[in-house]
Amino acid sequence: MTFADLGLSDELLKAVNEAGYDTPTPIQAQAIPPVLMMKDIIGIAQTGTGKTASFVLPMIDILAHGRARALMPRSLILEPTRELAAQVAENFEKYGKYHKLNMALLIGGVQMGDQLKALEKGVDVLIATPGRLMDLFQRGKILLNGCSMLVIDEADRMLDMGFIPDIEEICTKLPAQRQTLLFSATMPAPIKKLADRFLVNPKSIEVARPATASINITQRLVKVDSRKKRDALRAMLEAEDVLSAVIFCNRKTTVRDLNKSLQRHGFKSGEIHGDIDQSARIAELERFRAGTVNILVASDVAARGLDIKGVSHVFNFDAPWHPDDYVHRIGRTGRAGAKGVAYTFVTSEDAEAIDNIQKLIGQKIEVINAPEATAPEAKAEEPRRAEGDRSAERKSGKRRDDRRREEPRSARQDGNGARPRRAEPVEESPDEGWNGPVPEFLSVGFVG
DNA sequence: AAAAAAG
Repeated sequence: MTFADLGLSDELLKAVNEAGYDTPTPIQAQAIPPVLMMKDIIGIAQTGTGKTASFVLPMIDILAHGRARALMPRSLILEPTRELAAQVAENFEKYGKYHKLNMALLIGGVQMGDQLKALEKGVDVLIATPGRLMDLFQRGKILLNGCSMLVIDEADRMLDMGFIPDIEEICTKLPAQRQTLLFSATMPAPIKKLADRFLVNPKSIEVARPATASINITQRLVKVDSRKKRDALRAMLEAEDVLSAVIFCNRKTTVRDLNKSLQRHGFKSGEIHGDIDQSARIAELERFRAGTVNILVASDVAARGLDIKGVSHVFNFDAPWHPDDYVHRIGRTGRAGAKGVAYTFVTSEDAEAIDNIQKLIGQKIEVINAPEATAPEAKAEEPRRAEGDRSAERKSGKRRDDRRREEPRSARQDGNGARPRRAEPVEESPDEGWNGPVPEFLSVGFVG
């Protein structure tokens, strides 16, 4: 099966090939032909399955003929977050380079000027987050009655964020004669209801969750004392070959503090969360993409959909409360066939969250000890140095080697001598199923 | 428990 078998135009195939793709993913293979036949679609798929291209590609061909009129977009794509919307826009640019389609990205946090100009010129594709779209609509800057194609992406995420009433209102502004595509990772009742109300004879397409399917991601739970998370993180960042890492925290304040701390210790890190203004968020992502910083400390704003190549590690500095978020977070690594590692720090308080995660992914995750927690003897022989010393050393680029030389090799008989501070497996690997007894370290807490 | 999205 190749893209050429799906009924796409030659111009589009050329753009797809130049982007380096020849084989469609399952969701693309299943969705593209019916979308080209103008059918409504319910796609049950996560990000990372190639979902975006499964609607972007056929949309480009469908929109190839016809012309946009001022204030009357011909198609609309709704995304839950600004970053996802921007990413879909990038996809349109990449795959639409041999088509002359006009596009507008309507997201909050940026000036309206350019968005208004684009709308007045007339756009074929409108990519929007609900807030800014409603705002502009109420100001009379958009007419939606020429919009014959609608994509509701990440519908379950929209639900979580309270966007469903907005989506319903937007749907009623669109012409009844239209094609509607709805994508969602899960199908909770309110999303089913939405689909029943606004889609006509939809074809359902379901593909496996990437986290259960992805054997590219090595997952580990890292047992750590809640007061020593930062030490453990730094030790692991140094012991591993961290090309680039995304570090997730549950709170914006934690993101800020951790980023500051990492920078103080000489790491090249940046941060992204909802309190960072939009232009800075974009700049931060760009710095990360470009490799100016190789560590991105993030809230769940970055958990879903962000497609950044070469992320070798994901660290859950805090175990996510919602198991779905776990799946999304770790999906930032191991993308496009690459290998990735996902470490999740667990403290005695995280027992329930971990239990839920293991239930969701249907597997147990191997538990390892945080490097600091397992090496009290090494710590005694290698007293901590002053903060000033450490950052000075790091700046001169010598610290890592010094570290290794100083580390007493005799204390490590695990065959892991080259990487003395790498986290090591817990001796007893608990065999109970995920619905069996809670592993001891999670239920009793541990000293440290 | 938090974060996100309109300003």
